[in-house]
Amino acid sequence: MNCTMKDVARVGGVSLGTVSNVLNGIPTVTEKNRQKVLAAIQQLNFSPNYAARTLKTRRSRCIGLIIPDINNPFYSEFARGVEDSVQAMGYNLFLCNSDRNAAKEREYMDALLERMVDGLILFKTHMPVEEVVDFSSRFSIVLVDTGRDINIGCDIIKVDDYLGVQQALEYLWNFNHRRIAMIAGTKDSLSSLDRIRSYNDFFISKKYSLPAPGIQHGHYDWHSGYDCANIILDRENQPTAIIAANDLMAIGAIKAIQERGLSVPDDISVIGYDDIDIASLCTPTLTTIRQPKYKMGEHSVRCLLNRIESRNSGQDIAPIITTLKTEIIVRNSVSFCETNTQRRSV
Amino acid sequence: MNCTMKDVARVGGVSLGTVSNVLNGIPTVTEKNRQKVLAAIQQLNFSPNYAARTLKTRRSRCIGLIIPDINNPFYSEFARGVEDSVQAMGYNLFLCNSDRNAAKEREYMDALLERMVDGLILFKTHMPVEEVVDFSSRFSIVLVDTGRDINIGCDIIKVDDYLGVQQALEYLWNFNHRRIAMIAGTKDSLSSLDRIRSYNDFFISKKYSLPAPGIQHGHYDWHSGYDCANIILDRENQPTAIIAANDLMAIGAIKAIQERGLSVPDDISVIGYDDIDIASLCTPTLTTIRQPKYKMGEHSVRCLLNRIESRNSGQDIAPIITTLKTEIIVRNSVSFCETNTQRRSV
DNA sequence: TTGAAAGCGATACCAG
DNA sequence: CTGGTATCGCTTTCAA
Repeated sequence: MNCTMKDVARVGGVSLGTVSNVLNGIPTVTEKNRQKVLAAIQQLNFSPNYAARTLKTRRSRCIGLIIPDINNPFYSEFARGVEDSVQAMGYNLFLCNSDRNAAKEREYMDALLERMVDGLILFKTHMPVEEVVDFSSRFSIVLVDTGRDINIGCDIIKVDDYLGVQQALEYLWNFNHRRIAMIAGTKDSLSSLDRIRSYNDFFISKKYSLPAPGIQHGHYDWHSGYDCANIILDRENQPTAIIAANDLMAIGAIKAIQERGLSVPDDISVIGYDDIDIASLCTPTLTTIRQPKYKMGEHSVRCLLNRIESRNSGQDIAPIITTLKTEIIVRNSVSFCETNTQRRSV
Repeated sequence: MNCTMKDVARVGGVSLGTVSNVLNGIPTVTEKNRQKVLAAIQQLNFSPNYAARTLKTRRSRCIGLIIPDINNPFYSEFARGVEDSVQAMGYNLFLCNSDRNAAKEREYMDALLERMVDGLILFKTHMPVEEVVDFSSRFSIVLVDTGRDINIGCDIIKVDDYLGVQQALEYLWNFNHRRIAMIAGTKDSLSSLDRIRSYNDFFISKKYSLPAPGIQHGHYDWHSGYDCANIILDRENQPTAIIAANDLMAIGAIKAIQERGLSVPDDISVIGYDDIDIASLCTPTLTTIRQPKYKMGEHSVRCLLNRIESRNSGQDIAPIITTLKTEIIVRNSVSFCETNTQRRSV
């Protein structure tokens, strides 16, 4: 039960060092002694004390995860990917919700430091760059969707938002949509700016003047999607399609459209972003741009453990920036637009 | 930076013991020495090493949370309640996903034990009772929604499922519904059995023979809600209302109903259970029985920390069983039933 | 190959 | 009230 390696050594009739060697798989132990140790461990139901091990080795086999909010389906799926990978590698995970709040982030970072976590996955940091740099000198950090274009020696993982918006617009374009409005994210976020740039570039590349309904900025919750859609729909020149920066806002937009007695997709098409679970449950089911949330989580862990590994063995590998691809998921919230031209078979 | 209390003692010109006393808020330190220590801490940017403290005190100020799946909105909201409370009390949280799998649960329990967590919140354990008892002798455990009626010295937190179903049925009854079908949970779960008992009791208390469409058992995901609804709708004697064991299955049922060209709530009313975020986003918005998920998380932490406290001070308080209340959230998936009798003003 | 002994960084006791 | 010291359980030299 509550016993130590010393007890194991005594019962097994070997020394403490030998027990340690067996536990750590060091091959210099004779088979006879191995067996003695294993038997003693079994008999005493021994399990090692991580605090002691951590104190000595300065490695805890724990990592920290800081995300804005675990109760947001986007982040919970990411977190699931992280946790599964971490677990598979024999690590454990500290969960921290930052609420997009720099002070809370800091507090967690300090706590994780004191707990000697081996590394940290930081999703959407809100701290000033210098501070992140400062922390990153003290433990390995992987930055996910940094929100700003920082390059500070940390590994960075992001999603190709430029591509995602191109995929959405190309799809709508092929369905004959031209007047396409956008409900974007907050202006301070890098991924949001990427998407807006992509939106503008698209129409330029099609040699088409920018659609009148234009861009509205929301806050990623469904209320703001609802509000933005209402502003857009109040304009004279109504869009035939709306593209939203996340699924929740897309669903809010659908609500706004339906409340006006219009139909999605018959009157107005809507396309979302993220592909959270709700997307296949709402009515109509939502055509959307999938972000590889779970895979992103797995990849973050892989990156982080590599970095920890390399840091431990002294050789510092160069920081890696990974950009993951999006994918369009076709469901029922987009249909052929008959307003602009003659109907075309699809 | 990377310095110890010894360094602080040296720089501050005091002894190690004094530094420790300051850090632990022991009031016997003179103000002059306090200041010296504080200044030294500041100057060195010292932060304590939790591994060492844990090793010595056998307390880590960490707790573990084992839930089936963080990516399920029901559990993620619960987890959010847990994490917020834990954080407020100066603890940190290990997140573990059991996937309703006893072997995984065990593995996590062992890991948490080695990490010397001060306690554990275990949501829906799938291990045999004796095993839980065994573990509970080694650290404080709070059991949430145990799934079986076990009484083993642990604190237990559950939701009054009997009440919840009564609330739903009473509401439907007042809207003139009589033929009410139920999509229940799996048969092995206690809360599921409670709900079925409540369903049966209700009709007995109303002196009404049990409705023909009866009960179907699902698996809590929306596909199984869809399948169960189809089985129910294929029967000769169609229900006028369906009550589901969670919101996801309710939404699946709504899909099945709509695919048959029927309307919710005009033709068939549906009522859910849980009140997850999606409930207010789907079409129609879902009338449902709210479980106080976040509050349950907070309460679990309060219970656990009390128990840890009492265990540390030697006095063992009796295990506490808390039953939280449900609440009906009225939205748009239920309407007055005109089939059975004359229309009645509501 | 194995065993003895020196820490890791804190806490807590006891003497002064 | 303070300072010295043993101790928590493990890893890691270093001799033997």
